[in-house]
Amino acid sequence: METGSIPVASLPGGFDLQSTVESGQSYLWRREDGKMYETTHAYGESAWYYTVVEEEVVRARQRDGQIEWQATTDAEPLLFDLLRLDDDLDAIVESTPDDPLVESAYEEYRGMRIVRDPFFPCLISFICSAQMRVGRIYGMQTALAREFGDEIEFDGRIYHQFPTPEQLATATEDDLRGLNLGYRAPYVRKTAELIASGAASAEDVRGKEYEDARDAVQVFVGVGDKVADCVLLFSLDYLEAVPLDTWIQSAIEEHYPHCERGSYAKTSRAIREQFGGEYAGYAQTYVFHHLRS
DNA sequence: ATCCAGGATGTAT
DNA sequence: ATACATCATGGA
Repeated sequence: METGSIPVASLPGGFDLQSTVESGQSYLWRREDGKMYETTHAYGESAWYYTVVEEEVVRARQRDGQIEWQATTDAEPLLFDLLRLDDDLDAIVESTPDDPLVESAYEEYRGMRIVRDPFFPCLISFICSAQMRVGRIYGMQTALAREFGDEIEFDGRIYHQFPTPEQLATATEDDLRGLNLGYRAPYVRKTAELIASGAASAEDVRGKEYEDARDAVQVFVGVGDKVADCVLLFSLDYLEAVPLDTWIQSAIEEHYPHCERGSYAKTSRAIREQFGGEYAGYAQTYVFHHLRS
């Protein structure tokens, strides 16, 4: 086993592992002790988390201004990638127009970063997120990995990879309903098939201008405007994407009523501008976490 | 029991 | 383009 540490306290804007992986952006990280959402912030600060990516288990915890990690290979470049440790968080916060809500959210969770999830798992988890509570979305992804993903052994324990598109495409709708995916079951199956067959891929999206990209993600089944924005923001580097979920909608009603324009596309443009444009998704994610906590 | 959760789809207008 | 019913599941 390889180990290492990353001095994150000195990064611009700092870093907060717990907020980053437990704020409902990524459903691909778990706490090693299984106590997600059950303990205080103070305890979660030094808890071990893990994710399974690129056929590898990566563990990480935050202690004394460092990210300590354990993996089978050098995981530092991977962690920089997954946790966006290269983002200049100070500059991003600076670029956001001051308003009381955004400011208090940034203050409370400063150090939280947007994640860069692998595309397919991100896509599937947000297809599953429709009309679901955050806590249950984690459970659905855990069940998918347990039932359809390959096993990996690490440090004497068995972990499960997220299933490949091919593996999920072989699942029947009834299989998936059996995991309590409900009406999302056919969406997940059809989307997995689209990718497994080569009919569509992330490469059809990358490089497109933001709103074109948002349309492009919607070729996948079970993906509308909101889920498309989540995938753009949490996987495909579109930091201007602002997912308009129920929490942000109510924030618009209460705090930014002038941004309500009657349609997703128009309201999206208005709130994106309200949140400073280029990094509006950062403000959105802080506000979401702030309101939900 | 009724309502709601990080909404999307199919159909009718 | 927009309006509406429908879709599973479980926790409050």
